[in-house]
This record gives sequence, C-alpha cells and structure tokens, in this order.
Amino acid sequence: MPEGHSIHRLAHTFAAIGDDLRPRASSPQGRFAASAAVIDGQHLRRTWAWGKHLFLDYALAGDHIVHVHLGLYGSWRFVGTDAFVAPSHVGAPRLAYEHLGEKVERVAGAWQPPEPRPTVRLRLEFPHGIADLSGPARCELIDDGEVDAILNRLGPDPLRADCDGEDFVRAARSSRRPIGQLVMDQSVVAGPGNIYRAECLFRTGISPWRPGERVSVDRLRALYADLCTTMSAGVREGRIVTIEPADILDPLPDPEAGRFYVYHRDQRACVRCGHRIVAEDMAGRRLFRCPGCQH
DNA sequence: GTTTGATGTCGAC
DNA sequence: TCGACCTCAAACG
Repeated sequence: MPEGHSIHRLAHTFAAIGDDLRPRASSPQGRFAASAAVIDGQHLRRTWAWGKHLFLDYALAGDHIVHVHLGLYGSWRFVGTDAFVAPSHVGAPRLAYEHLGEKVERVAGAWQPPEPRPTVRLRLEFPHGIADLSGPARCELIDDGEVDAILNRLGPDPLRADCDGEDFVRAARSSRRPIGQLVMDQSVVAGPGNIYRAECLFRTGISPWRPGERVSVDRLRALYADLCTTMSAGVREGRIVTIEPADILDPLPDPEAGRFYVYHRDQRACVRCGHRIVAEDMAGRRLFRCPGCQH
C-alpha cells in the first residue's frame, strides 16, 4: 500500500512526536531482537525518507541507522494518549488493535500500551504512545556506508526539495523501456508506485506504453512536476486523491468515483472522454489507462 | 474454513 | 519472466 507519500508522512509523524526521543525498542516477533537491544533507549535523532525508504538515525557511537522498507504490506501503527500523535495506521489497509477501541487508546493519564500483535517486528515505546512496525520487507540496522549504497540506487524523489527532476528526465530520455515501467523504477524516480504511475500518466496524457526516449522533454518535465503536486497532496491528506474537483461527476455515478481517474477503474467510462478504461499487465503489475486520453 | 489479493522488490532461471 | 517473501482483511465456499 505505501507509496512514497506514506513514507514521508511517517517521517513527519516521528518528527511530531518530539525532538529528544529515547524510545524503548523491542521486537515482539523476535526477528529484530538483537538490533532492538542495541537501539533500546538510545537517542533517536532524526527520521527521514527517500522514496519508499525510511531511515531512523540514532545518535550512537558508530553508525546506527534503522532502515525500513514496508514492501507490499508492511505498516506502522501509532497508538497513544492525547499527548501523543493522533492514532494512525500507515501502510497496508488493516485495522490492527481496532478491538481496543479508540477511547481506550486515547485516554489521558495512566498509559498502558496495548499488547503487541505477535507479528510486530519492531515496537518503539515513547512516554505517551507506541509505534508498531509489522510486515516490513526490510528492517535492518545499518551504517552510513550502507545508507549511501541505498541512496546511490535511487533516483530523484519528487517529495525532496534537494532532488532534481532533470535527473529523471535524462534517465527516461535515455531508455527504450516504456515510460510506465520507468515511473515504477525506483532508480529512475523514487517514490511513485502503481497508483501514482497510473494517475500521473493519465493527468499528463502520456501512454504508459510509449518508450521513454519517445516522450518529449517537456512532457517528462510535466510528468515529474505532476508527481510533485499529487504526492505532496498525498502527504498532506494521508491518502491518494488525484482527481480534480471539476472532474468529479455530480451526482456521483458510482461510489468509486471521486478519487482516481483510472486506477482500479477498468471497464468504467473515463470522466474526461467517455472511453472505457482498460487494465492490462505491464511487467507483472496491473496497469490502468484511458485509450482515449493517453498517447 | 480456505483462498485471494495488495499502493513492492529481489534474485534465480 | 517467475516465484518467494513480509501479513492479514476481504472474498469466496
């Protein structure tokens, strides 16, 4: 579930918890137990994101950075008192701890953390709440050199001000692979996933099957700019909404309307041109597009 | 009760 | 190109 906007939102959430953090760390599931013992109670100096990668920098002698990649179904769950950040669940659409009820989670005063699910890889316990990580594809303690190795494999992140969209334009222009594959390639541009791919290619009118070398520089710049716009909105709102208000049909013809132009909208009529949205396979992932609007 | 799928990535053929 | 993997709610019987 998580595309880059979710990971940046997580970094903001950790920043909102405080700036002198020394969370207790544990691994109820056990697979991160040895590393959790190393960072337990240590100063969590900063949390930041690049694409879909989350980094928790610890102020420890030597290099200690927790690197987390949620993969397809990892998630972070935040639960605590009113003094903690709002309860949230970032990642795979699940309702962990739902049975506890929000009132129990939010009571002020004495704080009893909920029993972790047995699959929680890493629990960070703060004075007023907990952050539980479940199901990540990667959760590892690494050093600065390994961080550099990861960043070297990643293209520019549209959500980072220190990234340059021209790097994306250059990489795309020099490839014969379809632009739909390039937008999903994290070494070309870091952060977009299947939804932003489908939606931004629709919004810029580009066919996902067009080879990168045959997409004009202007259209590639427009595409990168649109990734910036829509993903920034995703960070703010906590969910992906890419459809413009003017394109939301009123009255709504179906409950799925009002969020996406093409993602998961195969067989339905395009709100712009009326063509039937198609779903097809591209390199093993479902691809959605409008044959009438994208060329 | 069992199967399926999901906003992802890697490595072996 | 294919399967494996990290997890669990929804869909299917």
